[in-house]
Amino acid sequence: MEKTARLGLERVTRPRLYEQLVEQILAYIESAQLGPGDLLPAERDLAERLGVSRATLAQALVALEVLGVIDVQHGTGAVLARRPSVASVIKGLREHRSRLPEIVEARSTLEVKLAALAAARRTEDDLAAIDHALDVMSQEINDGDRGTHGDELFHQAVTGAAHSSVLAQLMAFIAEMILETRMESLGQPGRPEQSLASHRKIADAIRAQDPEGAAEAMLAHIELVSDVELLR
Amino acid sequence: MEKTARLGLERVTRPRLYEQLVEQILAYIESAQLGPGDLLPAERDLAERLGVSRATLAQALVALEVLGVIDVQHGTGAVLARRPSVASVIKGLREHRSRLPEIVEARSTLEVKLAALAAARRTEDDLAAIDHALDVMSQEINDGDRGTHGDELFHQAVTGAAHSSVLAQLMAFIAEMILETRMESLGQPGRPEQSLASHRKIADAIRAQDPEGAAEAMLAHIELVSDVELLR
DNA sequence: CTGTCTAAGAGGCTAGTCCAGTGAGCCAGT
DNA sequence: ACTGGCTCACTGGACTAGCCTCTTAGACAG
Repeated sequence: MEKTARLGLERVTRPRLYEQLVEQILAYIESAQLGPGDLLPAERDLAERLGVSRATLAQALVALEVLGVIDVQHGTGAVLARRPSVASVIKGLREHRSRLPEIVEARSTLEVKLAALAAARRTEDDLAAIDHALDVMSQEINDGDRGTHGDELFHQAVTGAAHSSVLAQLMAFIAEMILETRMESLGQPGRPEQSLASHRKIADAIRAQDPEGAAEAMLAHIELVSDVELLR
Repeated sequence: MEKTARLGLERVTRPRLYEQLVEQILAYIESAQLGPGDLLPAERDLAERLGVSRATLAQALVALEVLGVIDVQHGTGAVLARRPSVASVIKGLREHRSRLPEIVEARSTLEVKLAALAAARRTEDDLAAIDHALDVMSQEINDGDRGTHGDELFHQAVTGAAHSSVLAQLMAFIAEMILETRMESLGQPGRPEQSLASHRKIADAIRAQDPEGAAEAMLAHIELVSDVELLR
C-alpha cells in the first residue's frame, strides 16, 4: 500500500463531482460564447441545470475562483474574469495532452535557469536540502529502487534554492502537466546510478557557487534523461 | 461605475469565509508542525474547531486542493501535499503578487529560449510576422509614439515562431502577471530607437537561423530594457 | 497464521432554510 | 423635473441534518 502510494503519487480514486462541474462550466462558457465581464447563470439555476446541489456547485465555483476564471460577487453573481486565458490555457492543456517533447523542452529551459540561480543564491539550508535529497536517492537506489522519490526531492530542493517564486510557480505548472499527462516516468533514466552521478555534478556546481557549471550540468542531465526516454 | 470597476479591479466587498479559513488552516499547519503526508483533522472536527459548517469547510478544502496544498482522499482524510513550502509560496504571492525582478528574470529565461527555438524552427510565415511587427514598431516610433504595440507584436511573433505551445502558455502566464501587477510599462525602454535596433538584431539572427545569436541578442535586449527600467 | 467480515469513522453530496448584499423601480417630497 | 428614500425581487453566503460511499482496523473463523 505504501508502495502504490509512492509510485502512483495519486491514488486510483478521486472522481470528485466538483471537478467535473468545473469542466462542464468551462465548456458552457465556451459554448455560450461568454466573454470577460459576462455573468454566469444564477447558482440556483446552474445547480438545477447541472443536476447538483448548490453546496456542490459552490465548491466548483470556489475552484474556478481560485483558478482565476471567475470573480463571485455577493448579490450580483459570478462574473467572468478579465482574461479568460487561464480557462483556455487549462482547456488547451487537456486537449492535446501529449506533447512530450515540448514539455521536456520547457522543463529543460526552466531547470537550467533554476540551477544557475541556485548556484548564485543558495544558502546553507538550501545546500542541506539538496544533500538530503541525494542521500535519499542514494539510499533508494541501494535498496534496489529507482530513486524516484529522491529525484523529485532533488529537483524541488534546487527549485527552492533558486529563490524565485515566479519560476517556481512555472515549474509547478509544468509538474502539473507532467502528472496530468500521466508521464510520471518522465525524468527517470534507465540507469539510476548514472542519474545519481549527474545529480551530484549539479549539486557540486551549486555548492561551488558556479552558475555556468550548474547550468551545464543540469542541461547534460536533462538531455541524458530525455534521450533515454525518447528512444523508447 | 465603469471607472471604479476599472481602477479598483476588486470591489470593496468580498469578505468570504472560506478565504479566511484557508488562512487559518495554513496557519494551523504551520503551528502544528505538520509535514508532507500528515493528515488534517477530520472535517467534522475541524469544522467545529473553526466554528463553521462542514459545507463551508468543504469550500476551503477545495481551495486548498486547487492550490496544491492538500490532497483530499475519500475515506481517509485530507493529506498534506509533498511540500508544505507551497503554502508559504502561495502566501507570498498573495501579499505582493510577484516582484518585478523575479518576473523580469522569468521572462528573460523564457524569451531567450524562445528566440533560440524561433531561429531553429521559423517558417517564412513566421518571418513575415516578425517583419511586420518591426514595420509597425518603426512606423509608431516615426509618429512619435513609443512603439509599444509593435513591441508586443514582435514578442508575440517570436513566441509563435518558436512553435512550442507549452512555452507559449508559460509566456501567457507571465504576461498575465505583468498585467495584474500593473506593470504594463515593463519592457518599454527609454529610447525607442535603441530598442528597435536590438529587435532588428534578434530578427536578423532568427532569419539567419542562428539560435545562439538569437539567444544572445534577446538576452542583450532584455538586459537593456530591464536595466533602464530598474534604474528608476 | 491467514483470509474474511464487519463496524466505526472518514469524506461526498443533497435538500431545505435563513441571512445578507444588490439594484431596479416606485413614490413621495422638493 | 429632479432627488431621495423605500421596497422587493433578485443574487450569493452560510448553516443544518441526514444519508451515501469509501477506507481501514480489528474481530473472528478457518
